[in-house]
Amino acid sequence: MTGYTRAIEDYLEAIFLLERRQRVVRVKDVASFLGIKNPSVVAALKSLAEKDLVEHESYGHIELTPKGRAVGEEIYARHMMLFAFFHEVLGLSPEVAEEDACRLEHHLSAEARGRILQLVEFVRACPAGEVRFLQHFQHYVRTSERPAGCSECSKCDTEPLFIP
Amino acid sequence: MTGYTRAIEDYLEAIFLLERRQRVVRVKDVASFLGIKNPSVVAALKSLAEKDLVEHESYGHIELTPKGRAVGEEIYARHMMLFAFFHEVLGLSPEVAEEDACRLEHHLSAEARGRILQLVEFVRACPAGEVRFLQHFQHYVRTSERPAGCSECSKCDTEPLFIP
DNA sequence: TAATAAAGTTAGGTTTAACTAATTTATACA
DNA sequence: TGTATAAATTAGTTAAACCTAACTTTATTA
Repeated sequence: MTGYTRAIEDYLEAIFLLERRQRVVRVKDVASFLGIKNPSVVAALKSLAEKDLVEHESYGHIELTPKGRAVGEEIYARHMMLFAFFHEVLGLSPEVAEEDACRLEHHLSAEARGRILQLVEFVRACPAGEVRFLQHFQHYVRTSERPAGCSECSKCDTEPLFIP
Repeated sequence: MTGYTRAIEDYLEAIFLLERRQRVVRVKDVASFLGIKNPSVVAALKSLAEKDLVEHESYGHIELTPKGRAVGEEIYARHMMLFAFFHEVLGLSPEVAEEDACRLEHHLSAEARGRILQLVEFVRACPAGEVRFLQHFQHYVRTSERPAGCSECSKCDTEPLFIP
């Protein structure tokens, strides 16, 4: 939660991404990126400029202020983290992972973001334990069956799952 | 995605929950449950009735239609699943898990919901592999350090993480 | 340089979802 | 039974975000 609406976060993320892909950002770029029409972008830019998030002179190009860039970058970082979670941890296709990241990037608490980030980092770091975990989980996703040798497992009561 | 707006999903979930907690559901119950005012609920009920999701006669009680109940139940099921994920798997406090579940229940794709459900089921089923995983993950959450004996791990290239 | 095309803007409208203030209906009890 | 209170409703407002249609500015190029 940045304190801004979902739409504002989307505009700032879009401009942030466009700024690093091309020298200047124009109204039509933002419109086509977000799949909306030019007049909607123009109206939004007016409101974003009043909030000191972008600079935009009529018929000119669009630039993020430092404040706006910070928000855009933050949303994009959330997006990448969620994409990694959906794709690398849950094993969803890049297309689906992308869409879910796009929608969820606006709605997670700081605590949830922190934990998901740790989960991605932990899985990426790849210690002995969770390579096995991911392999077992993937097997379960594919077959709905637990891996061999599981039924005699007796470790279920070793530790409560809740972390205070 | 049920095809309804976030607000509609929230109304139906609220009425669904209230219906099973008390014999009759009234405007004020929905209003206080959702933290909004009576006139907002009255206006919403009109629109919900037009969509054949609730029945409501003036000054009377509120009932879900079968169609509305199906949606309300579906959203509540998503809520419980997400709560389990945030609380039991990620180890977030019940309060934070509740709030995140509340916001996210509207925004996940069917694919993501399916995978998260499988993850919760898999962790609950508790085969040998991921008890260790959860213990290791909790240790990592607490200390930012991988468990002992991890650095000589050589299993990282056993299998790609992406499931087609 | 003048005409045309592309991009941007303005004006005005729609939908969703909330609100307050004022009014009406239902209920409870003196 | 009549009146006070609680609940529900109506009317009117606001704000966010989008839209189309019409117009203006900028850029291209014949």
